[in-house]
Amino acid sequence: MSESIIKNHGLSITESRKIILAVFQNEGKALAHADIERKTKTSLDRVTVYRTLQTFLDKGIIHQVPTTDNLQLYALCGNGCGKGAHDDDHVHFECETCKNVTCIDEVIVPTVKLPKGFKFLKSSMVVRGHCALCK
Amino acid sequence: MSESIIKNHGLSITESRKIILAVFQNEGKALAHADIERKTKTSLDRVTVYRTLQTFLDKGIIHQVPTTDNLQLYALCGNGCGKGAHDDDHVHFECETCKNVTCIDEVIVPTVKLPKGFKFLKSSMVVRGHCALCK
DNA sequence: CATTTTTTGCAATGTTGTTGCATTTAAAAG
DNA sequence: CTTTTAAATGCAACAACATTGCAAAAAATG
Repeated sequence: MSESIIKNHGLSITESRKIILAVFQNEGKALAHADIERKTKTSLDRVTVYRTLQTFLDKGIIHQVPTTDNLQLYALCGNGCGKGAHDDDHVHFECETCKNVTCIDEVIVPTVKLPKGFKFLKSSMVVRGHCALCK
Repeated sequence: MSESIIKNHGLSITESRKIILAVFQNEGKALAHADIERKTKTSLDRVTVYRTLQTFLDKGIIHQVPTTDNLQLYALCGNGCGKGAHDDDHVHFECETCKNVTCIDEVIVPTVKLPKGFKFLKSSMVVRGHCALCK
């Protein structure tokens, strides 16, 4: 449940946080700040949304999602994410039809062999295509 | 030469375009709008930089470069890019030390097997690590 | 070189993100 | 349960980034 998620990550339970977390849970896809702002306009201030997203990021409740057009998106973390360190080495998927971006937790980003001189540390991957609903 | 690149992509040759193209050629790495603005402050208006980048994108002279922190970066296209369609299926590399982002044309983004229902079309990849100069 | 079309610079405006501070709300202590 | 302390929120001001319309300037065309 959403209260326990907040508490388990060392945060105090507030209305704003419960609302924003609920938005992520209901949507089930990656969201931009603007999406959340739209869905909470009546109840929350813009600034609160910015600060809450930052807090959730810091505590490992959400992670940043890479996109091909470099939008800033966020999605709920699976287990394995915690304070500071994120466990987001899964593939991210962008549907060309519905434009939704989702985490594909089951698929891990493959490593690649780099040319001489480059040292590999970490990689991220975005796949574009059609999702199950938009084929 | 830079004039022929501009012409070959169906654009008229102007001072601004030659200047901005030259910046990309001299730097040899991915650049943000702000980088270009800084290097052309005396000669070009901010707006011209925005518009020229957009034009170059449309015509396939530059492509957007994905980054892990979702900065908006652009880099020269290799051959194979043209109007609309980009041939940017190479890996992009971000050096954690010097922060430069470069195209690794030699390494193609691997395909991955997606869960049932997803249709794969295209993928992009960013690798972070240390470049040859910063090891 | 005169005409037409495109590009540029400037000013105004819009959008997005940040900061300081007073008020409110949640947590901790008694 | 009330008081005290600490944290979070909203508001206003601001700063950075990006877009648009339009007149002037520069390229392309014949």
